[in-house]
Amino acid sequence: MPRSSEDNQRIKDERREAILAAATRVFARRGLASTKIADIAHAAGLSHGLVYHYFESKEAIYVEVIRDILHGSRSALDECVAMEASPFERLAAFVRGVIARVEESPERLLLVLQVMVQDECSKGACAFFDDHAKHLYFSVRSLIVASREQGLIDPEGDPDALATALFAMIHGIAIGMLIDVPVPRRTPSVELVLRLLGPTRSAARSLSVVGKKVGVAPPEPSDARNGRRGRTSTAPKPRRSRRESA
Amino acid sequence: MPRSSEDNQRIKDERREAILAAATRVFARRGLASTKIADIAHAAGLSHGLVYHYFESKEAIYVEVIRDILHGSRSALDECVAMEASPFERLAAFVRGVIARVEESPERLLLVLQVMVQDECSKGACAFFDDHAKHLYFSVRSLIVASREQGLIDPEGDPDALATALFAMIHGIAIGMLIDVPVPRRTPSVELVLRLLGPTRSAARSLSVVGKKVGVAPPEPSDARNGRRGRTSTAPKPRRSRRESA
DNA sequence: TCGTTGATTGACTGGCCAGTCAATCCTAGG
DNA sequence: CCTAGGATTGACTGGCCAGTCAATCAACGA
Repeated sequence: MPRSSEDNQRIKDERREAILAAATRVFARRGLASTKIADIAHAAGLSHGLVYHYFESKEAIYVEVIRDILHGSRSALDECVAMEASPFERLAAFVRGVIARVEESPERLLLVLQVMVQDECSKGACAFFDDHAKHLYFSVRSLIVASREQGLIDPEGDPDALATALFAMIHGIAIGMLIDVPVPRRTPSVELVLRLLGPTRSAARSLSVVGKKVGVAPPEPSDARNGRRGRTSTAPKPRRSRRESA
Repeated sequence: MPRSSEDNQRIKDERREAILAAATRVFARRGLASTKIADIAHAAGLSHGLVYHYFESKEAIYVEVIRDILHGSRSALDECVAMEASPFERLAAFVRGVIARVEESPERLLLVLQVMVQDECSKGACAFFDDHAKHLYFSVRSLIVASREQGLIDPEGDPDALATALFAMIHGIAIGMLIDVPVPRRTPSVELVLRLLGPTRSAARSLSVVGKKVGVAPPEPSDARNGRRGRTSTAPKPRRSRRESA
């Protein structure tokens, strides 16, 4: 066979990545329907015909993009949940991580929101979508419950209302980042977001102490107060992490 | 001329309204591009050809829908701003009103968000869009500043960060309402949303006292603590309120 | 140098959909 | 009952775009 054959593969992978990255940007802004294959091809720097050398169809790209995003965010969440720290601190780490990732590329979350809002989940995507959403929701919810049990946050708040509010806030932040209107924007800080939960003074203070970055969880496992946390869902195959998708 | 001629006009108006209402629902879910005229026609209960009897084009419907939504929300905001109450209470009234309207029809806000996210503001819509966004933003911001000056909220918070956070929260709530995933959802209460601003205990308490509904401002003017409050913005023309759009 | 084989291009096709329009259906007024 | 004129329909057209494919390019091994 011609071509160096093994870095041939590498080139092919890079092309795929480039197409997926370009597609993420374009899909997030324009949605599936009004994104033309030619737009993606142009953004990725190749001719539209070539796109079909790498992907089955426009929908296939869409699904793969979404799947990568979901996989990435699930990993990040799981990392936070497994941290050695109080539930409130773990929540904080989660929020901090999400905001960091959203700042890096708000398109990813926006794309997910778009899919969630459409009535007909784009075919295949649907299958793992609900599953992912439940995992995310219940992980956060149980951190909230645990925080409350340990007196780290306002004992009055309903966990579902708090979780809903927290996600709403995060989603809103992502949208705000992509909105282009001539008003001063300042991305809300983690502390501000966590005000929603009504943290006690000491819990709030603890934030400045614990790991500043997602994923810098202290070394050891098994945390005494680590309540219910069994992943309810099918395992995500440990696919290579597309781009910086985590 | 045949037809009773004057309720002929009424029928025509009703049809228009019906089309606009149907279009709002469909556009919000699917976006401009993947909404077919036939979808709107079907949702409004008429044939697709007839839609063109009432509107120039699909884009014309889109623009009119958006304009009505913006007009409605501006009126509602201006009502709150003009209330006789402390700035914090007026903010609360605004938030309460928005949540009420979003609960009634989340599609409206979602549609606005969609437009804001798209790079190319849909032609004509663009003209009044930025203007509206600025009006909304700066009205809320000045209520925040006034609240701070009067010691009703945390004096530390940056007004831009707080305003950004408040809008993010509201946007997120609207999205949450349209998302259909199998997790328990509880719409966050006004009090929860306002936690973001860090209200003083007394300010928070004042919420249960003042007008529960947007626009039911207490009768009389001039309130001792009613500091600076000049409306910064252009007057809203009192156009007929398309549907329940306010 | 040539042959092989995958990468790449862009003209082309088929289907879908916005928008048109001739034909038909009402309803009121005469 | 008849007529006028707007309301309504749906077959039709033109354009756009997803997806195909024959032709060309390029690089490696022999």
